[in-house]
Amino acid sequence: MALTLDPSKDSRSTYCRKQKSLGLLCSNFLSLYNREGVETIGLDDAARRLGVERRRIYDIVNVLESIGVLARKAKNRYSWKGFGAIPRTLEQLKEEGLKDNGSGFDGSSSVKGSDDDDDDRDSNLIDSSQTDKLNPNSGVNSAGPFKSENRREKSLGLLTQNFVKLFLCTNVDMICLDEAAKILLGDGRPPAMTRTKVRRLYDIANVLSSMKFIEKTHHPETRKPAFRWLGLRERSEDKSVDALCANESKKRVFGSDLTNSTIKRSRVGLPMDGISDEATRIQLLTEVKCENPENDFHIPKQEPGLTSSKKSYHFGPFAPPTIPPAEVSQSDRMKRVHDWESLASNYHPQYHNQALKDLFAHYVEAWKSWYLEVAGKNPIQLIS
DNA sequence: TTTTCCCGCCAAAAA
DNA sequence: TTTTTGGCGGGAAAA
Repeated sequence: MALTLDPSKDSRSTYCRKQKSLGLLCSNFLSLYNREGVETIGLDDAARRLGVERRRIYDIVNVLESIGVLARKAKNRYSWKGFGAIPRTLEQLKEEGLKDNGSGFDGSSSVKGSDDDDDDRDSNLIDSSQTDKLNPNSGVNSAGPFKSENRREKSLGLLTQNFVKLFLCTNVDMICLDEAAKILLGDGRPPAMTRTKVRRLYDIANVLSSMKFIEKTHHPETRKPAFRWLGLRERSEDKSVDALCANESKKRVFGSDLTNSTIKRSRVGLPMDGISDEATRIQLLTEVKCENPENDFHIPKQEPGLTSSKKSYHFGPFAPPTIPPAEVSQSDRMKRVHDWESLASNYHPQYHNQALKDLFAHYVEAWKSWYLEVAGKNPIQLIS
């Protein structure tokens, strides 16, 4: 069946970088697990469902953890803390950032976050006590002048926290990654090092953007691309997702929703990759176990002391709270074709058969974009 | 061209 | 040892 959906160029499955982006993956991850009841998340499972390699999961999981959304439980296992944990984490980061500000931002605070009271038995917590710099010399002593800092100090998670602190603890609310990298690193660092750091910051920025914590813009004067802090959003009404997420790439290829399609960078898709996709999608929402009754969009209970009055926070465009209650039967095949973004604006909480309604809405959207592509590139008027 | 940033090698940390 | 984590930077897509 032909039906290739390529924008230009010849046929074959087109490799589209955007479909493999960390940001999209993050959105998918969130929409997959941000539903009532999710309690633990298995990395293998997540990777399989999202159709990506495990390495990618580590990337987003690490930044999510640094924000407080997740917490490592054990090997291969994370527990879902929910968005309600974010405000607290941010407060914590802010405090910490202000405290040891000193001269230079350099990160070396080691928030570790987690913490929190509660639970858990075990009590082990990886943690690496503070600097273990004073180790017992030991054999080879190797010669590294200053051996790079510990591995942990270069972790994505820590970088994320420091990056966020940059916004929380200073008055700048817009910086370009290049600049951020320089601040977060020491002073004169070899350009190569900065480049690497910038790469990492891009990764982080992508996931934070997908959650709408930051937004990409351009510096007023300079044309330089930069990121602006948006922080927690407040919604006066609970109209759920709305205009706020109307921008972004409006187009999403039909059928490539929850699973980041599996197509190698510049190679033509293998003949057998059809399976993986399909198989994965079907089981997309299956595991999700429930038990923890409280983790939703609203901040559970807040400590008096936080600024601003919160009614109901709104986090990003992912996971429209529209997902029909847990059943998983034949309607799950419909879920996979949700167009999360356009769905938001079409949502009217009136019908029982929401899924059906959404499905229709999605098809209409999909048809429009297909038509657009086949019939030539003309701006289409959304006749709605 | 420059900016973005995905991919996956391979080493450190765990089991 | 094997397996899990996750720095890291090449180099290609996107702007």
